[in-house]
Amino acid sequence: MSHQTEADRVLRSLDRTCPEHDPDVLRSVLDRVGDKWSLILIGLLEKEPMRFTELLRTAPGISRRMLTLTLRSLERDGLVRREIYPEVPPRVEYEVTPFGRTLTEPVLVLARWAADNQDTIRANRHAFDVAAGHNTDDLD
Amino acid sequence: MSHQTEADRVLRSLDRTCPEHDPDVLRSVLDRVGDKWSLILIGLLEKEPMRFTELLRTAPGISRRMLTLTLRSLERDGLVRREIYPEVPPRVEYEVTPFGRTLTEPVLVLARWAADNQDTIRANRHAFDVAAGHNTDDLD
DNA sequence: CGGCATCCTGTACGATACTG
DNA sequence: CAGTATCGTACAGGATGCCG
Repeated sequence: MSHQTEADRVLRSLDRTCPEHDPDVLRSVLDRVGDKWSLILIGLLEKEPMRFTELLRTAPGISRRMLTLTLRSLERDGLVRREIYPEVPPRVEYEVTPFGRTLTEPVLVLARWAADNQDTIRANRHAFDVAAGHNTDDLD
Repeated sequence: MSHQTEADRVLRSLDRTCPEHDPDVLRSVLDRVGDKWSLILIGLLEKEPMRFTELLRTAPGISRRMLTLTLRSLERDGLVRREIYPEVPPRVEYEVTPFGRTLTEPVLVLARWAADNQDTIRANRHAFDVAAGHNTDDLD
């Protein structure tokens, strides 16, 4: 019987060699896109290039500071490109790079899951909260 | 010319009705899976049910506190189920629910992207840092 | 063993004022 | 317009101890 467990252990360690099950790889992508604004900005820019202030207005609630920081880090990773037009009122446009666009599909898959299941999650949470909250006054 | 822009504006607002481009929906899924441990735990549990201490050992670097909190919130959302075996040494097992398994595919898509592109990102970062760091002493 | 309560730190993020 | 610099806060998350 414990041989069974032993076999499982081997199988699992093999499985671990598959990159998409490697916790570290998973962490790295989450560190990249798991922050508050990166995916929002990519989502907006994926449709069309936009200027700094335009993004500031379009992204609901972002601060100038976070817009700057997030754009810089996206640019650093090569997901977004910064285009400077040396005009009298300075103009800067941001656009998603081809590499950045490769991120779009995976993100859309996740977003679609979210869209499809947000109701279920809300219901589950409510049920859980009810069950936990008042096992004090619902009997009889 | 500005008519073109006007048309774009309309198209964009239509696009906005598509749930996977709605920033709010995007945020909700990130709030759910964007934290440090949720996807790791689901990844582990998706292979086989595990006990609390087992998870503590298997997930690299998680603290008891975060394991408890993360498992609770996953349970609350119906992604993970908690099974209690009333034995002499208390035993509790966690398993991914069918609903939780629907998350697996989207996550794997993202994980695969991460695995495929981590080298590119590393290279991009390095290039960016070099370019930014020393435009001080590399001319001539 | 499983897990909550407490304390503490790092940091992500926002608000605001200033610059080119 | 497109940022940078500075400050303050809220919260994620780690360490630890106690308890059933």
